[in-house]
Amino acid sequence: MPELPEIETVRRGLAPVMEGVRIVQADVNRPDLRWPFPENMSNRLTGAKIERLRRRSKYILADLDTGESLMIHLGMSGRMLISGAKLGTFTHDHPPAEKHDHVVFHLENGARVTFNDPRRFGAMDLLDTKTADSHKLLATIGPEPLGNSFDEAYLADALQNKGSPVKSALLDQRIVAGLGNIYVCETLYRARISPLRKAGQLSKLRVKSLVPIIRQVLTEAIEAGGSSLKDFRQADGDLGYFQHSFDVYGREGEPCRTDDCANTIMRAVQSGRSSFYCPTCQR
DNA sequence: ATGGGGGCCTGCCGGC
DNA sequence: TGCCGGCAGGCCCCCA
Repeated sequence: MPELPEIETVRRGLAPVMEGVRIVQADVNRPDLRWPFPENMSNRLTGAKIERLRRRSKYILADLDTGESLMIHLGMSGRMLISGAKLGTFTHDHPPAEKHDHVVFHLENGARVTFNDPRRFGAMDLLDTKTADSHKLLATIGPEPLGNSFDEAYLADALQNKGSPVKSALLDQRIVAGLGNIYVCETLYRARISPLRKAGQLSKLRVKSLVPIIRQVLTEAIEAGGSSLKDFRQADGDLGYFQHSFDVYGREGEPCRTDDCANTIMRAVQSGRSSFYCPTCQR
């Protein structure tokens, strides 16, 4: 489900409730998600103060005052929902427990944060804060697309000589962090590049044009609170609304939004995933 | 060495 | 109404 804008939206929603706050109890309702939870996870979280919530790619990292960081991945269907906290002028009451509430954090400020994940593609792990970046799941991830080290020279170099379609290259987390199927489709439409085009065949100029477009799409999506299709909710339960701004994703057979283009949006399957694009505008 | 496909899970939707 | 196939925003791992 969630790509970088959705994870950033969740992080921003959780931060005011969790940062500087102690966990008084952690309910761990099953032994695993995608992988087994770390040893004694509940005990290692209980009593820990969350000093900072940060994001790396699609992972949320909660730095604790114990020297450990809790790493959270939402997989395809994961949610982190706040209850019992005053959010603005509104207090969310604690809802009854739901199916797939796998981990519940009880905070000293009376708030509760519930991790719910029907498909269980999510993950949690505890890692040494000092060496968190070298965790197996984080070590090979490429630069943050909204950070300084992601620039035109970097991307041109990374895509040079790539024989795979540009769609696959942009989905490859080693090249750039945090993009998923939706935002790659939207980026390629705005860049007027066909998802089927081999990455290494693109002119330097066209590759470079991708950098500001990627930044723009992600920034707009974050400002919109992410995209809500089936599963995604912000941490306060609200929907994101960037899905209303999709030009191509999920619009197979609908008219292309480019002025004077008479074509309709097509769907192609690339390495098992749907690519949506306009065959006229995207070359 | 890289690229593609399978698999992990559950839920939902459309068609028969 | 019910069953079945197909599909879903991610990503590791295996194989060629």
